[in-house]
Amino acid sequence: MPELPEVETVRRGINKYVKGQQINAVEIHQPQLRWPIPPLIKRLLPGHSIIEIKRRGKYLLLNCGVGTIIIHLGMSGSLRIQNSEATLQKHDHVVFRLSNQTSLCFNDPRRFGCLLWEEHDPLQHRLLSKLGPEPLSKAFDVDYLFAKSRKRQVAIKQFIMNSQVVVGVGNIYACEALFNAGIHPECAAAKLSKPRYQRLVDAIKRILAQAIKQGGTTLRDFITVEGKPGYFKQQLHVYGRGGEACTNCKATLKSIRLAQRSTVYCSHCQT
DNA sequence: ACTTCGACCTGTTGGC
DNA sequence: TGCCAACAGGTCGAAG
Repeated sequence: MPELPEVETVRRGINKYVKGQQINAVEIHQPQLRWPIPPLIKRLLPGHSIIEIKRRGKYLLLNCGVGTIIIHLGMSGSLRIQNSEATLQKHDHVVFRLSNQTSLCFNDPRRFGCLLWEEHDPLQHRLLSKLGPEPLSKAFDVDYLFAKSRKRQVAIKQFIMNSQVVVGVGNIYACEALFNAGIHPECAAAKLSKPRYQRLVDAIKRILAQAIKQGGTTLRDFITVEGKPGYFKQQLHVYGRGGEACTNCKATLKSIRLAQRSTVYCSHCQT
């Protein structure tokens, strides 16, 4: 389901419902996600409250005082708030019963997501400790990205999708940012000049910020925390438009596979 | 240290 | 209509 804007939208969405709520019970219906869900949360969490929800990259961090629930939504995960009386849905793997008569449901058909538990600083967790900077932070700038790219022969698209380089840039926004910056997705990271990296950094920041502002509405099966379809078609210039006309020059957009991911670009505008 | 590739899953779509 | 292959928002970890 998510790229960073969608995860941030989920964070804001559930925050208003669960912040300050006490957890009455935890149900684990399917523990086999990307990593097994630690069973100890069933006895540890009841009686504690969700103090606040933060985000690091595409990870959601639910601070419960005694520790932190770390959630990654993978490709198909979602979080949903519903009345505690309402029936569960297929693939509702974990359900948090809250004190205000609602339930927080973690649903993930493909089970590429995960739900972990960290008693200490979640940022020191092995999955989070090596993450690159947040794309919308000051730390993510042209000097950083240019320096990081030297001697890297990988395609620029793979480079910016690497979470150790920068977090939160998924397949869709990588394609869009490269189009926006006029950079060919297969260009080796080390070969790009500093001015071109400036354009790329600007494009990534602009596109992600705009998507967050619009409520993370890029994805086909994105649903809001209220469980409603949240799909409002947003202007994507290249992703999903292979074979169609470039919005800039009218040339036919090319569709290739790069590192097993569908990649669309304009061979005229992106060099 | 960098790069490639397989693996983890279910659901949807499109061709025949 | 059914069947089957291809593909889908991610990313870790093994192997080269």
